[in-house]
Amino acid sequence: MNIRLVTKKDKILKVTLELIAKNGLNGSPMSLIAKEADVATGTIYHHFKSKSEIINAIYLNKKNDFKRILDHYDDNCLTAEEKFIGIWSDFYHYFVDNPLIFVFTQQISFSPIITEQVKAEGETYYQSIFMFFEKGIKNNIFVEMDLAVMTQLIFGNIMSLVELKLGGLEVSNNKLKEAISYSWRAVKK
Amino acid sequence: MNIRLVTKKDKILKVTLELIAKNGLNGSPMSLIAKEADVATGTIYHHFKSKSEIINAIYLNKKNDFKRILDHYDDNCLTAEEKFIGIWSDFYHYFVDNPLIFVFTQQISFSPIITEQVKAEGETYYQSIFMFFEKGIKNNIFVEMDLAVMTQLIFGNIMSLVELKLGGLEVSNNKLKEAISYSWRAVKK
Amino acid sequence: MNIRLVTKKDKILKVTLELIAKNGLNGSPMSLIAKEADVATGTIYHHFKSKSEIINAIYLNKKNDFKRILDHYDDNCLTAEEKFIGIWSDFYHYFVDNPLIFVFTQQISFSPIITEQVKAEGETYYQSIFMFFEKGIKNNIFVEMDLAVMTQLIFGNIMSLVELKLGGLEVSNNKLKEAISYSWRAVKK
Amino acid sequence: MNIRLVTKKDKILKVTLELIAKNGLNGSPMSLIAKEADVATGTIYHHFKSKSEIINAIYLNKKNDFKRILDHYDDNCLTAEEKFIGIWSDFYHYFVDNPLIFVFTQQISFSPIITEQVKAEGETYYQSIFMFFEKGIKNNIFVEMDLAVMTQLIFGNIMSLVELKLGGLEVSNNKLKEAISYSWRAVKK
DNA sequence: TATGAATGAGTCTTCATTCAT
DNA sequence: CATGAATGAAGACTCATTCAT
Repeated sequence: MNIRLVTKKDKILKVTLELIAKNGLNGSPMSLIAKEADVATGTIYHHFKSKSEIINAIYLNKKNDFKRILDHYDDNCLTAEEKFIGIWSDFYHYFVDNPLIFVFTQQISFSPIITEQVKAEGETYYQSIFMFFEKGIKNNIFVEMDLAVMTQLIFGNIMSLVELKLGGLEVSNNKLKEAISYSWRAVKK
Repeated sequence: MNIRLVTKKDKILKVTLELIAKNGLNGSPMSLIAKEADVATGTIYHHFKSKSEIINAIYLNKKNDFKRILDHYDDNCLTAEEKFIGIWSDFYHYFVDNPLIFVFTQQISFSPIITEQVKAEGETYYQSIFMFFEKGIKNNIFVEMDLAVMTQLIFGNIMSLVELKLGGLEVSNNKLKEAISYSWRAVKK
Repeated sequence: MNIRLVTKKDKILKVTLELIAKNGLNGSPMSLIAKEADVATGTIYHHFKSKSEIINAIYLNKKNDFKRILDHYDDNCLTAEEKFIGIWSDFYHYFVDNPLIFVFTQQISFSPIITEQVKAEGETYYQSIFMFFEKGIKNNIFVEMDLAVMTQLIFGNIMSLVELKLGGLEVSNNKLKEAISYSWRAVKK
Repeated sequence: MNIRLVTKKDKILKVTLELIAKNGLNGSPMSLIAKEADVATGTIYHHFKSKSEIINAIYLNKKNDFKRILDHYDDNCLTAEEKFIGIWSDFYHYFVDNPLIFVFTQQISFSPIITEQVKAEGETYYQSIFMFFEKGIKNNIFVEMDLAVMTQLIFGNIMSLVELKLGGLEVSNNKLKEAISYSWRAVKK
C-alpha cells in the first residue's frame, strides 16, 4: 500500500521538467534527475524505458494541459470575441504562471527527441480550436483565411508575449490588452 | 598565398550550421563536424576556442544577415505599407530559401550555449526596425503600441508562417498574402 | 554482499600507485588504470571524482602509513638513541620494501596535483616526531636546533639512502649503520 | 649576422625552465613555450628535435652549473672545513637565488623524461667532490664511510634546507649555520 | 632559419543504460 | 518495485609534431 501523495513516477516527471527548463537537455543527466527526485537511477528505468520516454511523456502531459484550457471554452454561451480573448488570455497566464513549462516547450519542441507519433498525437488536441475558427469564418465574424495559418499566427502571438514577459519585459495589463487587440484586429472581419 | 575559394574556417562554420539544423546540438559532435568539413579535429580548435564559440559565431553571422535585410529598406522612398510588406516578405523568403538557418535559429536561440554578450550584440541589429515603427506611430500610420511588443509580434508572425511552410504545408502566394495581411491589419491605424 | 577480499576501489588505488611509480603521471592514463585494475573507466569515476582525487587519496593513505610507523614508537620505554635508530631504520625498510611508494612519493609530492589542503593534512601527522625531538633537546640529549630544520634533515637522510639503494647501490647492513650514525652524530649532544 | 644578445635558442631554454618550474611538465605545452619565448612552434623544432631534448638540455646545463661551483673550490689552499662549509653554502645560495632551477630539478629528476645517458653524463660532474672526501677520509679528517653514501647524505642536507626556505620557512643566517654544522658533525672525525 | 596552419592520436571525463542484489 | 555499483561507448578538447611557404 502506497500512501505517498506524490508517486515516484510523478516526482521523476516533475523534476525532469524543472531540470530541463533550467539546464537544458544536456545539463540534465539521468543521474541528476535521480538525485533530485530522490530515487535510485535504476528506479527511473522501472517507470520509463528511456530518457526519451520521460521527455515525450512530459510533452504529452503538457499538450493535455493545453487541451484542457481549450475545452474550458467549449460549450458555453460566450460571444466569439469573449471566447477569443478568454483563450488568448488563459494561455498567456498559463505560461506566465508556469514559466518552466514554457521554457521546456521551447527547448524541446524543436528537438529530434520528440517522436513523430507523439508530435502527431499532440496535434489532435487542437481540433476544437480549429472548429471554433471555422465556424467564425462561416458566420462572417472572422476574415477568410487558411485555418492552419490562422491558428499558428494567433498561437505565435501568445508565445511572443510570453517570451517577452519571461525575458524580463514589464508586461502591464495594458500591454496584454494591446497584444490581444493586435490578434483580434488581425482576424476579425 | 591561399587560393582556396572557401577557407577551412568558413567550411567549418557552414558544416556546423548544417549538422545542427539536421541533427541538433547533441547529434553534432566535433568529430563529425571535422569529418564533414574535411579537416582534422585539431584544426577546428585552431580556429575556434570551443564548440560553443563556433555556434556563437554562426549565431552572430546570421543576425548580421537579418540586419542586411533591414538595411536594404533603410533610406528609400517606399510608403510605410510597401516597406512593411517588403520586409515581411524578404524575411519570409530568406528563411524559406535557407531552411537550415531557420532550424538552426530555432534550435539554438533558446539554448544556454549563446552567450549573454552575443545575445545583446545581436539585439543591437534591430535598431532600424524599431525606428521605422516609432516613426509610423508618430505619423498616425500605425496603432499606438509598445514597440518591443509590436516588433516581437510581427517577427513572430513571419516565423510562424515559415514554420508551417517548412513543416510541409503548401504555402501558396495567396496564403503568404493572407499572413502578411494579418500582420498589417493588426498594426495599421 | 560483497565477498571480494579486495574491493574495486582498493584495486584502483593500488594499480594507480604502481603505474605512476613505473611510468610517471603522464604515462598513466585513466584508460590504462582501468585496464590494469580490471574495471571499466566509468567505474573509476564512480569511486573518485577525478584523476587528481585518486592521487590525493593515495598520498594521504601513505602519509597515514608514515604516521603508523611513528606511532609505533610513541609510548614505550626505549632510550632516545634506541628510538632514533628504530624510527630511522623502520622508515628506511618501509621504503625499501615498498619501492613503488617511494617513487610515487618522489614523483608526486612536488607536483601541483596535490591539493594544499591535503598537503596540510599530511603534515599534521608529524606532530609526534616533533615532540620527540623537542623533549630530547630540552633534556640535553640533542643539540639545540630549529625543530623543522632538524626533522627535515634527518628525514632527508633516510630518503637519500633509500634512493641510493633503489638506484642500485648495494646497501649492506654496514652501510645502513654508517648512514644512521651520520644522522645520530649530527644531532646528539 | 645575429646581433641579438639572447638567441632564440637560449630564450626557449629559459622560458621552458620557468614554465616547468611554475606549471610542471604537464602545464607547459610546446605552444605555450613558443608563445612565451616569442617564437613560432616550428622554430622550436629547428633548434631541438623534441620537447624531451629541450628538457634534457636544461638538465645538463644545470648540472654544469653545479660542476662550476665545485670547480671553484678545486685547487686552493683552504682547509677541509673551510672548503666543506664553502661548498655547502654556495650550493644552498645557488638554489635559493635560483628557485626555479631547484623546482625544475625536483620536478624533472625523477621523471622518465631524462635519458639514462644524460643522467650518467650528469653524474660524472661529481668526480671532484668524491676525490675531496676520499682524501679527507685518508687524512683522518672525515669518518670512514662509503663515498657515495656520504656525498648523497650531504647533498641531501643542502636540498632539505633549500626546500624549507622555498617552502616559506624563514631561514636566518643562524639556521643556515645550524644546518651546515649538522652536516659537519656528521662527517668530521 | 622562421612561420603558424594543420594534423590526429590520445586525454580526461560524462552519461544512458544494465543487472545482481 | 527499489537500489546503486558497474559498464563502456562516445564526447570535447589537448598537444607534440610536421610541412608548405
